[in-house]
Amino acid sequence: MKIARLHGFKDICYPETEKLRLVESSITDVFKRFGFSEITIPILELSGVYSTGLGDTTDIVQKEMYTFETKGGEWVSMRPEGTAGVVRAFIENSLYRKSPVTKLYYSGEMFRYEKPQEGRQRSFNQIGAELFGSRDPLADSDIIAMLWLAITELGLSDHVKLELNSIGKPLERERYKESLIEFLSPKKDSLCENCQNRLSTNPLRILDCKTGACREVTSDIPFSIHDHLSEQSREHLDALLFSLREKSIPYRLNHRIVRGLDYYTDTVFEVTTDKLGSQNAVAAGGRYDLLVERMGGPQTPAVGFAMGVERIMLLLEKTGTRRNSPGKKQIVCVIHIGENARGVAVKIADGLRKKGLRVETEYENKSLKSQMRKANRTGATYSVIIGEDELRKDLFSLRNMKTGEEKSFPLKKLADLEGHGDFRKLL
RNA sequence: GUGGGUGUAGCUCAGCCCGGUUAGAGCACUUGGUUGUGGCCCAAGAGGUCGCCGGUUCAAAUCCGGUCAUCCACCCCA
Repeated sequence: MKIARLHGFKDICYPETEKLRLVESSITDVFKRFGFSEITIPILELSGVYSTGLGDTTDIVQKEMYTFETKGGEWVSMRPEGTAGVVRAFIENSLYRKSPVTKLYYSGEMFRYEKPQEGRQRSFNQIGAELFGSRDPLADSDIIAMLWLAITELGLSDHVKLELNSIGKPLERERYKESLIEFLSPKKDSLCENCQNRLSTNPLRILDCKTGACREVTSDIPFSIHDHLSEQSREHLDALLFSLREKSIPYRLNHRIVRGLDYYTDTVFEVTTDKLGSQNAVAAGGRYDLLVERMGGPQTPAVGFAMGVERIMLLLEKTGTRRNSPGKKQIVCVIHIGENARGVAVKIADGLRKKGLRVETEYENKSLKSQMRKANRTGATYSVIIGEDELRKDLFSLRNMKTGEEKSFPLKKLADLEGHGDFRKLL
């Protein structure tokens, strides 16, 4: 039996883990400023959480979930997205009783059984935010502003665009679907094979089709979803757009946007890029006023979104956007020459670490030259050198790796050091 | 689920079409280049079941079949 990682799964090793954490904290830092607090929820839920949450006709539920039966005979699924679980937790912990508005964010791994390709793995990280308890357009506006600020602080605002739309309430959408079918059916033959099927399964998606032929047909449609919106939905959209303009958020209204999940009502939006091949969405979300009730909670309006962490990292890489890493931590190398010095070096390293410094040492009895090379490679700013000479006189040599200056000091001086700044005073 | 590409050293790849000496390069790694000093340079060294299985052949990294993995596109989505 071969021991290997599952198809579509990834290990993340050192420099990337650092970047991942940096991206995460950059994003969640913005969320906190908007008053969102973290919630963690299980990776595994009863399958019903997702089938009633996302809608059991959606692709995600129908063919992309990792679903299996437990020993106890329950059907469970690994989470394919965050919202349904958060809503379940929101209801189950009666968070709606604690304050009229609840603002939550989450971050973690999601699982979907899809064929992997660029920007799409079977397990991937999402950071998302959900705002419960307000149906005011200003809530939509706030959450979009938060998403946009997170994107901006990542340095990506020039590489993505924000598109939004209103898809109204289910009834309005049904009527729109009907008109679409009515309009498109006579022209069925000019649609691509896929869209001919969609005509009966999911006509809204035809608007999203990228093939030229379909685009041509759909561009002739003399009406849009907006013509089918209720007055209430239209006012909601107008107020949202007004607020976004007030905040100078560069949105584009795109009536072709439809989302793959059933739970959206009125506002939907996507942050997309043209730099990641066909996996072009880096973040997406919308309003879902009916979901909480559908999952057994009290009537509660809500808006939220999720960001794809790996896609954001890919985009950062492709666009050469550097996140300014928060001041590289200073490194000290403790170098030893000779068998006797080794033990002393280890003790010194230990002492310095207790003072909060990052310290590297060599375990083996290696040459000074090789230890210096290593110090250089690890990017040490200072080296502490303990050799036979130093040992004899109770000294240590301190070398500034940048300037090459080197001086000796009494060993007990190390005990008085308070952090890295004190090295700088010495040399 | 459907189509196409690619699997050779830790990494990036050359060699394959036109089978034939010990399978290569760059980067990285180790050790040296006078006694205890890094970055540059130089030298040496280590490191490979040529994805796997089978076939053709005197001979296969190279040709053929299968298989697995991976990437890309469709689809779907973050």
